[in-house]
Amino acid sequence: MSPRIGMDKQIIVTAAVEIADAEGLESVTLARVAEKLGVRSPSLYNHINGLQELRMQLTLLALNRLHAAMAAAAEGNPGEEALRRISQAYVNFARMQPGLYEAVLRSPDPAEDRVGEAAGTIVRLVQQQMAFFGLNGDASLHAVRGFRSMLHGFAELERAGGFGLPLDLDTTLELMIEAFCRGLAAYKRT
Amino acid sequence: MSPRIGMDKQIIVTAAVEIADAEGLESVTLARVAEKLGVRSPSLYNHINGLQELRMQLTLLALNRLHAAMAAAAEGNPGEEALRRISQAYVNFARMQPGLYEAVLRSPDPAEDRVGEAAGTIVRLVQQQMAFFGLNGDASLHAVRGFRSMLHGFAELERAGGFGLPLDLDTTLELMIEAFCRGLAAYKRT
DNA sequence: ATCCTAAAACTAATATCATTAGTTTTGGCG
DNA sequence: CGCCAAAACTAATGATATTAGTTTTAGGAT
Repeated sequence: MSPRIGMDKQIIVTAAVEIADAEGLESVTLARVAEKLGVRSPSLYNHINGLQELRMQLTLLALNRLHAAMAAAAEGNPGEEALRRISQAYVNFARMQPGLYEAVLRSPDPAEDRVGEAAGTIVRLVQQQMAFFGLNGDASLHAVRGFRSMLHGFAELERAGGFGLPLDLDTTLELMIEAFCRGLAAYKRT
Repeated sequence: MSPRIGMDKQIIVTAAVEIADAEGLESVTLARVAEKLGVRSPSLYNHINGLQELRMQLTLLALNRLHAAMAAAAEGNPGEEALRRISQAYVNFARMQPGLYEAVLRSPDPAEDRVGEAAGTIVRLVQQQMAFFGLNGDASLHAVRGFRSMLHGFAELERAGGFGLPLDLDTTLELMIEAFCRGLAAYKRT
């Protein structure tokens, strides 16, 4: 029932992640993955339904790992310290796995349920932290959106080489987080 | 000296922008542009040096138009009001020209001089505004980076459908800008 | 032990790209 | 009116994804 074992969807996705992190998400092609695994590209179709599904798997994996990293960082640190650690975890993830991070916002179909669910767990994680700042309901959702915008923008600009000048990036991040936390009071009116 | 006039680099780039905005940056292929212009794709090589150069032109055009929109918004409105208007102009640009906006951070070579120059004009524009908040030198650069991160993250999340829930996006943006302005004081220590 | 079968690999083929080489067309200038 | 260079074209090559159809093989059944 299982000729030539060893190959399955997970192994394919793992190879794709390695290629993405080493060469960029654009370099993740079925041909490249097949080469890395020592098979011909049509063989991959026995385990995964084409490039679209592979890219969807990358997005879901990215969201899950990102959530795990953020959740671990939030553990036992309420309030501003949690936001600092979550931010650090977020940016570290993007730095350590730049190709996988790219996949976060580049799924073949952003409207798919599985993507929304995975993203939702991240939103709720951050939303819980906002409660420590006295934000609830719509206000906390707006705050989460602001927080995500800030972190994603920073991560993406850093990844894409958008910060040209030789000025310490960690300092930029720390100051941005501090400014955001100070400004959080602005959301209370909502 | 000019058989079959009418075609030149600018016309090609314009067609590419229309395709990008209507179908996404990924749909900008030489084949698609040639089809839109009613020629065969090799003909484009008489005017532009391949897909790479076309994509570079898109990035440069995007940066220039973005800068123009931001500069117009800053006109005659110093301080926080300027930041609000600049933010609005930035996000509007990304909304009106989503495909072109995508090109801002997806040049074939982010390290190229022309990209750095175009991005630099935007940085300096925002940096001037930071002076009204009493920020100079490194502090103002960190602040500009934070501002860009915020705006790019918001624009990108909105474009890619990253904001799932049905909660007003303009409100999210307004609150985020207000929070950032309030938090700007945090940069003064630097 | 051998056989059978279904999974998993393969080859072959089609279609879409980018790109290069070489050919043809054409419009303005002498 | 013909020349010629620019700009279009066709043809060809080499990636890529994907489908169809064939071969291989591992492990359970006999």
